[in-house]
Amino acid sequence: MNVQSDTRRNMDKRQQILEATADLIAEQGLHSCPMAMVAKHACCGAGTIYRYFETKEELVQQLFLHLTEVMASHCMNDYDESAGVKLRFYSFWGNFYRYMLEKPRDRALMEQLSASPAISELQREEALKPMNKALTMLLTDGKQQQLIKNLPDAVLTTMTFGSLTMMAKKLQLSPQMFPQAVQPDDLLNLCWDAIKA
Amino acid sequence: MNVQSDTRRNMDKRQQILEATADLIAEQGLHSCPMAMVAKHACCGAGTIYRYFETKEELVQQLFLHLTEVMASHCMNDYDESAGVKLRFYSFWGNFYRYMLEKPRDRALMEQLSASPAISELQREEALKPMNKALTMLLTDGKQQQLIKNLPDAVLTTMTFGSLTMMAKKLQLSPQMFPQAVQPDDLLNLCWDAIKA
DNA sequence: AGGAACAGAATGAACGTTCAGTCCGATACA
DNA sequence: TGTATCGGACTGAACGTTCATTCTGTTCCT
Repeated sequence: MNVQSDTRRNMDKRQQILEATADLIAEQGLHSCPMAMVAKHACCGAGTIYRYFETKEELVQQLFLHLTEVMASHCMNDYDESAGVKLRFYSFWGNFYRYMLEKPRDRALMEQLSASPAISELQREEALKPMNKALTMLLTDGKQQQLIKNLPDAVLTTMTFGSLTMMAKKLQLSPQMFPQAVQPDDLLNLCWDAIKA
Repeated sequence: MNVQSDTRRNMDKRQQILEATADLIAEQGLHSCPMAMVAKHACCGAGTIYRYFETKEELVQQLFLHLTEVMASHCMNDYDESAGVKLRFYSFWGNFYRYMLEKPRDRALMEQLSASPAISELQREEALKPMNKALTMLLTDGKQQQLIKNLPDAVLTTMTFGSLTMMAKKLQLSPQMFPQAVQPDDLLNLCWDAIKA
């Protein structure tokens, strides 16, 4: 058997372990996710996990990396770098918000991992760099065309990210707070009004 | 000795335990805060904690209640219910944001407890009701005067809360992301532009 | 057969909680 | 006043549990 299919086979089991960990952490948090239960959900023995990850900490870090990659790819779905500033803004953050809404597990997981000391702030920054690259171009264009407030990129991005993340969280955890349906476009308008010049 | 001073004596030690727990959770998270270390920081024996709190879970819940009370009182500092809509908005959220900035421990603590399964979503909602009451009045007035977008209160509040919270977090954890000073008023303007009609 | 992948019992560390004992101020009694 | 007794706040070693990790025997593939 060649190297590639060995890798693939390994990936499958590795992926199962990552998925199991993701489910458990998203549901109850890191501390309610013992390795024995990860093994059970991944349909393998506890020892097998250690063939793919050196420690639980590394498992969690790899999971975080995987998660940010998936998130970034969702955000960039159908993203047209040559489109207008406003359109790009709506596309990127619309993708982001829809992803958070449609994958409650990933949203909860992101929340748990964002507050976990198993992942350093440096790792978090590194993981988000790809996303930030697209955003930087978008914001630079916007400022040049005087469509967007002249504030640091990090401020504009952080505030938008924070508001949409919090909205998705509340919608999932306390839906009764929102008796009327909430239109995603209303939220994007709100974010755009916030940053527009 | 009368009842009141007995209560006070108890409060002091109880308070010490709450403070110690707050420090430890804010620094490293719930799971790095063993009762033995809480006891050490509170200068008491491990058993003593159980004279004031039935379980660790109850200790954490009481801490959360205490924290939300402190936060609410900061937000309502010098708050003039009869002032104009915009002024009230800036006053409330300015208070909130300054509190988050000036008390990094409380901000980190709020983040940890907001992601902890030790506290139910119901408890979280209950704790924030006092704050929401003032905000509801403010937003109702604003909508009547057509100063504020006609969206559900929960949406307007959640988005503002989310963006300011995330900003305070990033400023504390990744200050190098913000080489230039960030003016609180810029952030409040951004939030106001978001929700204004 | 031989070796890699695997499962799950075994191990030891860390934790929340308990409890037998200590300490100390208050009270009763002389 | 001086002494004995009490009660409850307090302590920290000990207990049982849970967990991450390791170890050992088994299975599967070539």
